[in-house]
Amino acid sequence: MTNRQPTLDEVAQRAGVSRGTVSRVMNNRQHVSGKAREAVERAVRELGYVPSMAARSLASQRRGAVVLAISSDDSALFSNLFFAEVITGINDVIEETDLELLLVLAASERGRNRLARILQSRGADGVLLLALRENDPLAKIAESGGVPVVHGGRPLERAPRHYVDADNRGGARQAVEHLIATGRRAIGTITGPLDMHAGVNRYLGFREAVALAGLGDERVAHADFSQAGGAAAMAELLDRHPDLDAVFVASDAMAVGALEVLRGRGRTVPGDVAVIGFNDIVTARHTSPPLTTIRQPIEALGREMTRMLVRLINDEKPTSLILPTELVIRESA
Amino acid sequence: MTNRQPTLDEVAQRAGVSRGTVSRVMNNRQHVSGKAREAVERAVRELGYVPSMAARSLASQRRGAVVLAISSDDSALFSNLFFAEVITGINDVIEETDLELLLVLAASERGRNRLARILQSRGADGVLLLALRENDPLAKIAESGGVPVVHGGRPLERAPRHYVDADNRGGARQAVEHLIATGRRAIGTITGPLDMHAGVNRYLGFREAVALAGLGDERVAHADFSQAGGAAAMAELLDRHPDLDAVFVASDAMAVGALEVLRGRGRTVPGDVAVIGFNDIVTARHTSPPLTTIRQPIEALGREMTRMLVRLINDEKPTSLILPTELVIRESA
DNA sequence: ATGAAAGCGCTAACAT
DNA sequence: ATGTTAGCGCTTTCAT
Repeated sequence: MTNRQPTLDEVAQRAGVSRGTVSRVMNNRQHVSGKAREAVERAVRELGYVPSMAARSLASQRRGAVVLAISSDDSALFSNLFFAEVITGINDVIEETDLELLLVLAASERGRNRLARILQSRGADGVLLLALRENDPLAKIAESGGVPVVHGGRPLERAPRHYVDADNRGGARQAVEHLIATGRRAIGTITGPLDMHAGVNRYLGFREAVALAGLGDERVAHADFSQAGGAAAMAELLDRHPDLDAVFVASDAMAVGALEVLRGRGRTVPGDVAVIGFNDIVTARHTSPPLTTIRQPIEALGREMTRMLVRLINDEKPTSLILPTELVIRESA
Repeated sequence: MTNRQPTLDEVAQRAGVSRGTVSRVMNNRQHVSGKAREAVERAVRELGYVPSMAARSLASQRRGAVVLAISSDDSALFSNLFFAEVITGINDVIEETDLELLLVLAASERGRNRLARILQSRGADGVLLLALRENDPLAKIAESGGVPVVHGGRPLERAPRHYVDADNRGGARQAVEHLIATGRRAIGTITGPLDMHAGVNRYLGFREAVALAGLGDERVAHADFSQAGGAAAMAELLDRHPDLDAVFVASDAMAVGALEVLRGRGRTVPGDVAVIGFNDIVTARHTSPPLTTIRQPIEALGREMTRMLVRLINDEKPTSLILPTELVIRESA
């Protein structure tokens, strides 16, 4: 059980070659003859040799690991399937590359310090950051680690150097175009917070689409992505624009609130008012009626973030990415 | 930026002591005089010294990390807030102990091999396993790593050596007792699969509670924890026992299906039939009526699993744990 | 209580 | 193409 693992030297001896050669084989280097390579591979197999990560990273000065840092109390991120999906995507790429994935929940001061320490101790070759809010201190900490950083989603102000994001604007446009295509004309929107990138861009997408169709863009209420906020905004919208026949709601959570208000006011959905959300949270399937919404390519987001990070670690120069969204038609629009 | 980190030797020099002493201080060892300790601590602070994990693990033969391995395609685990909560609990303890957390999705053959390699290369000091299904190959792989393993939840057959589980049986009993306390007498149950530990034990809890109250336990239908299964079982139950005035459903997903059938058959909830679920998934808040259910202490589960693992790593002999559940009263019962 | 010295198992630079 | 030689930065005996 606790049989000491064989070392590289033992493999070298068994294969009848030098340690240098074994090392070269283990790292797929060139300058190794076919027979030498074979001999080593056999020895490795026979001995069940697995290189020691610790020794390897000490000697090579790289860790063979990346860290995924999360400001976790952000429940929008953590709930739903978001996290599961993004992790799945990340894992796909991690598996291909033989890196390890370190998970750090860095919501608290303490967690942030941990991240800082890990980076300072060269505990990781790169950092993956998810859906940071405005001025999240994590960004600076990650940046100061001296290793590449890739953001999933982007803060409003300055776009990070390397990010992957969903096409919020395009998704919003897509949603409104669907509304238009199904005959709606008095289209309103409930926006998210306009100090968030997603909030702003979904609003811009709405405006773009109505403008393109020659419709008015005056039916607007602002909220905060929450269900309660969505309900309040829906009430406001209905009061100010009784003619409303469709509403693009910038998050599913808000849409749930909107649906409640609509029902309370005796408006049928989608009969009187069509409703379309954004995110495709699980709940969207279970509202009544089931919510038509815009789905983000979350697994792809994880995958592309990680690919980008791997490229950066290998000193390539990848470019930031925006991933397309998808319209999921259910019954509310 | 890429200023080389100071080494232990530099700290020693600056503090005017030997490397041995610095090492002892860094690891909170005794046999260090007050002044020596202080001098070292000052030097550490001034130099911003952070020990190299790689060197440390190479020299000490331990990794300073534990791995959380997941058979991820199990969506029951990954959806809801389960994952978020259990991770939060794990992270709490990890933070206290200065371990690192490695995440390995080991659903595929490839993922499993990765786990095996990590363990063989002494890449982790312990393994956390979550909610494995029957005969999951992960159990053996983890076991063969030569490091301690802690299970969250337990397989039906042989209980693992070290596990933390929720009190499925007690939770079920609690649910049924609530039904009884609110005046129900013709109580049925929709069980989960009886080849799963949770399935069996929730059923046992039901039987215990009705027996204790002198009620019959004949109103039973079996399903598979899924929404569709729950719907079918509800229909069956209603057909066979029209007198039913309450039902304990062994999972919220099934309860959602049951609620639909009840509505379809014109039975009001909780008027005609009270319904109580198990798990407290997010959706439970949004069914109509909102679902009364049994909540598992998921964050505590993560916390206790990790505590147990840490103890095992330190060669202590912790005992397995069963954590109490909580009744969440909403409107369906 | 502290210092000195010998590795931990690998990679990388330099020879050959 | 392969062998040789230093380390990588720490922990850990063993002395003292």
